[in-house]
Amino acid sequence: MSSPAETGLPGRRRQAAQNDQVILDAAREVFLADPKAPVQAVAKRAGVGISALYRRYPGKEDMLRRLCHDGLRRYIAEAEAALEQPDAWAAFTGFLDRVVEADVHSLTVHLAGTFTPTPEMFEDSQRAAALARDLVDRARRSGRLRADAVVEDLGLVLEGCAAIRVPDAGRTRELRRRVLAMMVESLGHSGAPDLPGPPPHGGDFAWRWQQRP
Amino acid sequence: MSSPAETGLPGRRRQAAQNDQVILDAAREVFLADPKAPVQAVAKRAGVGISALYRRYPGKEDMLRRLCHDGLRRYIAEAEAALEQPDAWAAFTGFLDRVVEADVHSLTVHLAGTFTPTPEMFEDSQRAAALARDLVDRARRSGRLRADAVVEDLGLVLEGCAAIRVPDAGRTRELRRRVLAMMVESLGHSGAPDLPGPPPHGGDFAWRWQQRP
DNA sequence: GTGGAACGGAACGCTTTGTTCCCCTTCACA
DNA sequence: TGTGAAGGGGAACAAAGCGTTCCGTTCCAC
Repeated sequence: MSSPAETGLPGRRRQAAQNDQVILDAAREVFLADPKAPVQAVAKRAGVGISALYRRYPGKEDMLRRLCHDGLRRYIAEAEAALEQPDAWAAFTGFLDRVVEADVHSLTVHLAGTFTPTPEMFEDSQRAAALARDLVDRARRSGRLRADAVVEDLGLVLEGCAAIRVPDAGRTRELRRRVLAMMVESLGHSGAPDLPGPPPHGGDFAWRWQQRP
Repeated sequence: MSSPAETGLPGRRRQAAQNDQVILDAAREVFLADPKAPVQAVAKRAGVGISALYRRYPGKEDMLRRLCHDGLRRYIAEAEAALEQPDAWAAFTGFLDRVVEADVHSLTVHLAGTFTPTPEMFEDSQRAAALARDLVDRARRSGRLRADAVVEDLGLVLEGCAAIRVPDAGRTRELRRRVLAMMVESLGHSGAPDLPGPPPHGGDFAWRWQQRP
């Protein structure tokens, strides 16, 4: 994480490298709380001037893109790590735990649409979807996941968890864990009557990755 | 619903009375989709000019107040109706169904904070909380609600459902029903292990009703 | 001592938005 | 049929918010 900041760069350079991380963290916090937040807010949160931001990113949109792509990569990494685990159900729930914990969903989804995505991001989003499918398929084959659950239910669960937000970050995490536990319990309730309505399908969420007018 | 618009008012007055409702509906739809939407958007959605809005409300804030208060009253009405029902569990789940269906939570909660609430609204919000407590207490005493659920879990459930939103309104309803079914299933799973973390308490959500800086 | 990288923050111009205002249409009533 | 007022459309206005630029300053490597 902090590898570039730790290199033995001398004085001024070193400070700048540290600022890279400080600014990135501040941007994540600010845009997580409000995707439409002004650039000023990021600078204030990071404790730097606006110049420090514009020295690193050509514009606001690039900052958002970077943040969103980072989140997407994190999602992919967590999914890949989960697929290593032999226990399919533990992999499934553990993946959800970590994604919710890291608040990745807000980053990738609520920020998407506020900028034009790069082709690479589009590819990554498809890769993420494929990995999620694997996770769900494995969990279903293990018999622990209820039969009428579909991949896109992941989107519903993550969306529901991301919606929980109170001023205190720690409390937010706790409450989200509680909500996630409810949903996972239901998802693992294999003997239960079918969930209502037509299950979600990919098209229900595709609009997020399209540019808004 | 349309009682004021149906009175035998003559020509012009009758049209105006109908517009009252059209504008209110448009405002609800628009501000539900985006609480920060401009007044213009409401006028366009209603198919009227801006004058038609400002003839009825002194300003934007009054419009939002009206909408929010309407939602709060709807919440109270649904809770009171549910308490009439003898079956405590059916009352509880039916209440959730109807509140989610009507998207009352977005109205009362996401709009709160964008204006200074009236004393009457504050009283109503307390009354709403008391009714919700009754509903939950009754459901718990009936033995159908899991023991470790608290009143404030209602807030989590409603928040999670309100977060589900896709462009098509009908589809949104279906997906919300699905998410609600998951959460209710877990809430009714009285034999399950305890939900994680300290349960939510009133203070976690009180900030919504305070003015933002 | 000096050149330049890093930076802070005021200033600028553009967009958005709430509100006002002028003028037109419609209709009850004389 | 003439008329006055209510209802309404939408351009115009002023204020606020925002992304971006730019200029002066600080600090370090050499």
